[in-house]
Amino acid sequence: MTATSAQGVKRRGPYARGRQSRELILDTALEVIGREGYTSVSLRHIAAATDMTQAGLLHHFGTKEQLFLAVLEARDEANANDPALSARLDGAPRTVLFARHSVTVPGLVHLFVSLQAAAGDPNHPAHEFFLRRDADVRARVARDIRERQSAGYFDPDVDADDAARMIMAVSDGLQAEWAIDPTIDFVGVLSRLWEKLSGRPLPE
Amino acid sequence: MTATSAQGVKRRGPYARGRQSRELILDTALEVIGREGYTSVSLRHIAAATDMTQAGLLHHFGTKEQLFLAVLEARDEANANDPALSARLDGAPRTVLFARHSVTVPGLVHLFVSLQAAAGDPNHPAHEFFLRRDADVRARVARDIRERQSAGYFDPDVDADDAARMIMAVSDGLQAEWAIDPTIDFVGVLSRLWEKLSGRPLPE
DNA sequence: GTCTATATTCAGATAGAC
DNA sequence: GTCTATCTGAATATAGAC
Repeated sequence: MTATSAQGVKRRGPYARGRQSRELILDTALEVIGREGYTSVSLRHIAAATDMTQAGLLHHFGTKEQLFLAVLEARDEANANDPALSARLDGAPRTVLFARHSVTVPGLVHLFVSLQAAAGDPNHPAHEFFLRRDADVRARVARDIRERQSAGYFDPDVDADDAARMIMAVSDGLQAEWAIDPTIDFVGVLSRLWEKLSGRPLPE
Repeated sequence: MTATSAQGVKRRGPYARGRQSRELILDTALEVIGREGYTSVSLRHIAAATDMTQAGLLHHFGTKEQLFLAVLEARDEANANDPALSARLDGAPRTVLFARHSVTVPGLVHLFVSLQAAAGDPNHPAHEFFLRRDADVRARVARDIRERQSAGYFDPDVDADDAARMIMAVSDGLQAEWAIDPTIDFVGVLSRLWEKLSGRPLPE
């Protein structure tokens, strides 16, 4: 049976297969990174794990770097639509939920940290991505803080933009450290910073 | 005239020249990284900038990764002995002084972030280095906080180890973000976190 | 301690058949 | 859309002369 869209338009031919391959490649790439580490991964390794060839991969993503970036983008998109990661004003913030989730996906933190480091080069395709992403995330965290301030769940005297910066920086830094030493309590430290800034205990 | 040690033992022959070369290589490597970015730097580029050959570089450092690591180690050592970076209990903490200094050295933050990301691979030579370094830095920051708590310059109710973790994480995260977007106020955010945790304003 | 020259390895990318 | 086959390039590392 072939997949059809909600409008009943047939989705086979080129597209059905292409999308399926793309997703398989992205998932496999992440898995291989988790197994071998970011730097030692080559297109050939990923190709082998997907039962495809290196040329086949590049057909979909153009370059290796764009492939890796696509993995991160796909993750962001999936997380944005994941109801398990949506936060309530009186509960743990999204950042904490997100952290709790990240550490369960092998390779994800490694990939994030490595791409973020590589993005320091203005010519790297991830450069623009991180510039935009950081601005987006920061704005969302700041907005969340303001909503909590209005609702009485966050110290109203704290500068929301400043606090958002700190939360983000701690999250980024802890990921780099956690990738080296997974015994670090990534989620715990992040939660305690949030409590310190908000002046309120977090539930759970 | 040849250099002699304090004991009058002659320091020429192999050593004088070797040390000089090592230092030149380390300085130049950092400079080239600042100019070209970490990933695009090869031994040949550094060799060209030092008026040596790639084989000459490897004679001193064995591998490229060990060379890069040596740059960081040399920096740490130089900073440890730099009186301009020694903090007073009633002044800005070492972490802030260090941050203020780091952003003035082109390439240093790039190198740090890149090596830290690569250290996520347990086989990378920087892996052990960062494990040890993080423990050392954390212990030192925690000790500094305790001293300030005793002297009345830091909220005595704050857990010093926990606060040290947060300071370090913010510093690491901000460096990664600053490498991508140097308009970020690295020093400012770090200082404000310190003020928030200590419950006291920082001078200057 | 430094060089020249070379070995080795391996990567990403491309052309064209199926 | 995927494969086979190949190109091209670059990098690290090594051997051995000076």
